[in-house]
Parts: sequence; C-alpha cells; structure tokens
Amino acid sequence: MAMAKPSRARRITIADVARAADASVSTVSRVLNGIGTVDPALAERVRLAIEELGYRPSAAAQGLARGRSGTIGVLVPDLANPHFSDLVKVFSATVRDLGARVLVMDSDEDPAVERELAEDLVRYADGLLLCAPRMPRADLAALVARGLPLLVANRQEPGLALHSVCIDVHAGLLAVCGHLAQLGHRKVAYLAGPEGSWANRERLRALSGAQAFGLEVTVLACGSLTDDGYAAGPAVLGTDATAVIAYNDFVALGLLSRLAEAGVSVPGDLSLTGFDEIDLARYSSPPLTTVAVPRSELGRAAGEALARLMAGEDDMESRTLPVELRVRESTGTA
Amino acid sequence: MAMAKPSRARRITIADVARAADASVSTVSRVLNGIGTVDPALAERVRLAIEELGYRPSAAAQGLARGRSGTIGVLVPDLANPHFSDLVKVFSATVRDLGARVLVMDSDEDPAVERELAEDLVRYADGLLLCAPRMPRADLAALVARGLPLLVANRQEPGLALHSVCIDVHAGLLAVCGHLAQLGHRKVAYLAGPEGSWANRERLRALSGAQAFGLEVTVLACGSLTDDGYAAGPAVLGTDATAVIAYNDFVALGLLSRLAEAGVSVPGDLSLTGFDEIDLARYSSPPLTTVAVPRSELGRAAGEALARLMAGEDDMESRTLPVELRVRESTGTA
DNA sequence: CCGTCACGGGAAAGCGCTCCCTCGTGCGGT
DNA sequence: ACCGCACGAGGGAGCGCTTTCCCGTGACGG
Repeated sequence: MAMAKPSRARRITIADVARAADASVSTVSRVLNGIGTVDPALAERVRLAIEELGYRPSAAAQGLARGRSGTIGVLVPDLANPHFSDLVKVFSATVRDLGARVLVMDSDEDPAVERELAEDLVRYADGLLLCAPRMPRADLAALVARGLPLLVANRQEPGLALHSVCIDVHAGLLAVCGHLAQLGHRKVAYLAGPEGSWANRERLRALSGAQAFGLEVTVLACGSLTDDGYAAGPAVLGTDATAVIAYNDFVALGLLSRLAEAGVSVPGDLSLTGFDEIDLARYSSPPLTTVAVPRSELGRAAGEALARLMAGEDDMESRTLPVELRVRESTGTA
Repeated sequence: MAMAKPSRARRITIADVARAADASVSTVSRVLNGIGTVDPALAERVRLAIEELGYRPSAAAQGLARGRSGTIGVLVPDLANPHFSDLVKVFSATVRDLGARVLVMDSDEDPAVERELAEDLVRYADGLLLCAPRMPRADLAALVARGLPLLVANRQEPGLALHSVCIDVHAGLLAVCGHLAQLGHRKVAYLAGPEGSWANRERLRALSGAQAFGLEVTVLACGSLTDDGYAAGPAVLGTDATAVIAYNDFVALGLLSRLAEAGVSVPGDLSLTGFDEIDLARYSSPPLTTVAVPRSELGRAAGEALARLMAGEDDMESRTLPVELRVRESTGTA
C-alpha cells in the first residue's frame, strides 16, 4: 500500500476548517474576525473545528489580503543600551494592545546599515518607529516620502514633516546646571557624548544657555560608554573644573571608578552628575546625582502616537516629555 | 476634468515594474531573486525601472508565495534585562546575514502571556528562539509538536526532543565555590534567583556539589534585581557566612551598596561574588569577582543553530558554552 | 538543410486569506 | 396571499508575489 511520505505535513488552512465544520470559508473567516453575523451554533462548530485541527491563520496570507501586516518596525542604534531596550519593551507592550507586533532592528550606529534596515522594515511594517539620532536628514526625508506612518524618538528635524516624541533633554541639563551653580560651582567640565547625535546637541545647546548661571564650561570629547568615562579620568583631572557633567550615567559611573582609583573624593574634591538615571545610579558610592528620564512614558507615548498615526490622524503635535533632576550624594558645594 | 482622488497612493507592484521595463512579471521576479538566466540588458532595464519607481517587494506577498516569511520569532522574559537584550542583539545580527529578520516579544515573565505570545509568533515566523526559563513543560511540548524549527536558550528539558544552547552555569558556580574554598571560606550564603528558573536550579545543583569543597551553604531567597540584593542586606548579615554568592551581578551590586551603607567592608569583612559579568562589575568599588558568560557567543551560537535547524539539519546536538571566572577585588581570604 | 537542444522569457496557477456581492430564507406589513 | 426586507451564509475575485510549465529562438551537429 503506497503511502504518501509524511514529508512536511501540509499547513492546515482555512479551507480545512471550513470542510471540517461544514461551513464556508467566508464563515470561518467571519468567526475568526469576530464578525457577529454568524449563527451561534455554526460559530461554535467552527470554533470546535479550529481547536480540533489546531488551526492558526497564516500571518502572511492575512497580511496580503488585508493590505497590512499588523507589524510595526522599530529601528534602534543599539539594543544593548538599556535606554533603547526599555523603550522597545514598553513600546512593544503598548502596541500589542492594539494587536500589533514589533520587528526590531539594530543598526549598531552604522548609518549605512541604518538606511538599509529602514528600507527593509518598510516592506514588512505598517508603521515605523525610528531611533536614529544621526541618520542623515536626506535619508529621513526619503523615508517620510514613502508615506507610511513614521515616528521618530528623541529627535526633531525642523522643516521635515515628521512626528516625534522626545525627552526634554534641554530642560534636564539646564536643571543640572542650575543645581551646580547653586552649589557654588563656576567651572564645570562636560563629558560629551557621540558627536552629531541629537541628544548631545541638545545638551550642548543647554550648556551654552548655562552661562546665564555664571557657569564656565569646558567640553571634553568622551563618548557614551562606561569605558569612555573611565578613560576620561585624566582629561578631567587636567582641567580646573570643580564639577563634571557626564553625558550619561554610564560615563559618570566609569569616571567615578577612575576617580576612586586616583583617590579623588566625590563630591569632596569634585562633584559629578550623570543623565538618564539607570537603576544602578542610586547604588554607586556615592549615589549619583542624575536626571531621571521617563523611559517607560516615552515608550508608551511613542506607541500611542504611532497608533494614532496609523489610524489616520495626521494632525498630531509632537510631544516632549518632562524630566526630573535627582539630587543625590555625588554633588556638593564647590 | 475628473481627477482621481490621490487617496492613498496605490502600492507599486511587480506588475508596474514589468510594464515599465517592458518585461514580464516573471522576469522581474527573476531579477529580484538573482536568478541568472536573464539577459543582462533586460535585467538592467528591470533594475532601472525598479529604481525609478521606488519599488519594494511586499514582504507579505513574498511570504505567502514562498511559504516562508523570512522572520524568526524570539521570545524573552524581559527585554530590559541586558542578558536578553544582548542576546537578541547578537542573534538578530547573526540571522540577518541569513536574510532573516527578528520578531521579538517580551513575556514579562508571565507564563500565560508567554503561551499566547509563542502561539502568535508561530503564525509569523519560520523558526523560534525561546528564552523561557519557567514555561511549563507541557506548553513547550505543544510548541515542539507544531513542528517548526525551535531552539531554546538556557534550558534543558530531558525527554523533550528540543535543541538548545546553554551557558555552563553549573561549571561557573562550581568555579566560584572552588575559588571561595581556596580562600579559606567555609560558610557561604547564596542569594537565590527566581524560584523555578533553570538558571537558579543549575546554581543550586552546583551548590550541592560544592560540599565536596567543604563549603556549607545557606540559601537565602532573594531575586534577580539590584533592589533585591539591596533588600537582602540584613538577611545576609544575620548569617555567619564569610562569603556571599549572589545570583547575579545586579544582586551583588545592590548588596554591595547596602553593605557599604552598613559599614561592612568588602572583602575585609565579607567576600562577595556576582554572576554574568555586566559591564559595570569591574567599575564598582571594589570591582566585583564574577563569572563572565559568553553572551555574544550565545547569541551567535543560537543564530547558527537555528539556521541549521531551518535548513533541515535535524541531527544537531545541543551546545553548552563555557564560562570564565573573573577574580577581582570583592573576594579575599576568610 | 533540417533536426535537436539549450536557454531566455512569458503565461498562468497557485499561496491562504479577506471582503464584496449575491442568493436564499423566513418574517412582517398591507 | 403577495411583496419586500433583513439577515445569515456562500461564491469568488482579488491581494502581490513565486514558480512551474511551456514556447520560441538561435546555435550546433549530422
């Protein structure tokens, strides 16, 4: 008796269900999509058949037929950075309530890759969340021109009609400056983040405003990693600053470690501030004065904003979320 | 003159390209897929048309026609945990070289959600990477039965035919024990991680083996977060242990902070070890003795393993990746 | 010079779903 | 008793690709 090879068990389709439930494909589809015009008994039969067969609708077929995939693309520069993984986490949870899934791509900060990935995401997704602080404006414009719902996080590009949700970096750093000025500091060093990134530009902008507080700022090239902060130790000690504003908490913690090694007391000899408030900030010794950014809020706001964009509401204003200065023990009087 | 409303600019399809390039749809498809049997001149014309029209093939249509989506599903318990975000990052980069994209879902450690998400991923993906340390065995079995390439990370389930890549947690903790024993410690406290998780079980298993080193272990319930470690301070001080083995680096750092507050010297009064080596471990004071796990290696191994599974190689053995003890200043003689 | 092939290229059949349109039925109104 | 209507249910045309099958052409050998 010849028996078909159990090669690759054919996928169970909606037609199989229809047959099993003795209903039409249309009806099964209705049941699947919760359209109420189906006789309860029939619907129940269909549900049973679905259960029995272990049927799951093919996402590809649904996507093709519906004209949308139920997928949102997210592009981040570095998923290993808690700032972004947190964002993705909350964003993903938020849009999930909308019935959407998230396709994440990590550009590794490489602009060329970024372009390519964004282009790829467009093919898959119904909407895009872009965290691309350094993507060339032209690429951004090209993406906008594609016409699909697009939202950028933490970036503003005047003149480009794109929606965004941002952290109020400017206000945050201003608060830091105010705090330091109040403590009597006059000369401060700023450990700069990645050159050209929006976040760094915003900080610099705030810093230039800080002269109003009587602060004299020395900008030192640094980076965004703990290692960068650690490496910046000597440079910092080479200045006559009495306080250091680190690009973020990682940098601050790295520097803190180097300072401890060098026997420099914080805040006795030097005050130090971070930014972004990572969990560990309050567990360092001394606990770090930093700026708490509403990470979850950002993810949620992004999710909601994109939802509205995808629903066709195009008249939406960009949101800027407030931050909060967290004064702890790493800052003291000059 | 009646003009069609520029409603929602119809998608550009392969047919448009064919028309523009004066070729057949088949040919355009061939060019797209790099099938060599096309006259170079024609191919060039097609490429030009594609460029001109800004055509991008619809992922849904391709997926439906090809019978596979080019997407791999990844389920993690917590994307905010660097352990998993790192894994996803590397994994995603690895499979990208295979032409696959990654759909990430975060179960938030909720078993019910986990089931649902896994079920959902199946509809979208050609393969699955599961990080589900506590998913009920039955759910796992159900997933295996679905027949699609499935790989689990950091978990082994004897009797279930599933492939896995793991970190050698057992060996890692054994190394920690050996190190402490060598320093003369006899009584140690273990700050336990999430109950029921594979990683915690493995540690406990190693710990029971540690009696061979003459170690007497007190297990204290704790958790996996910095806060948990901080909170465990009093409990730790309530024991007569001379060394503490923390579930992971976060816990260790949290405890370290609490100990510093309490004026307990590390390693003078108490030795302390972490696990997983996060970046900050070497920047704490004192720098943390911990176990370095090959996070990137894990992601890469997972990517490669899943690639092979998806290519049909079913005869694959599970891999266990070696770890490395990093001795730093948080451990000293008893 | 014609038969044979190899090969470039086109037509068309799906892939598994959604959704519009149509059809049949049973009901109420006049 | 008849017409119309509402509503439940089925038929079938796509959605945008891939891929098989087949045809036409030109090169080559006998």
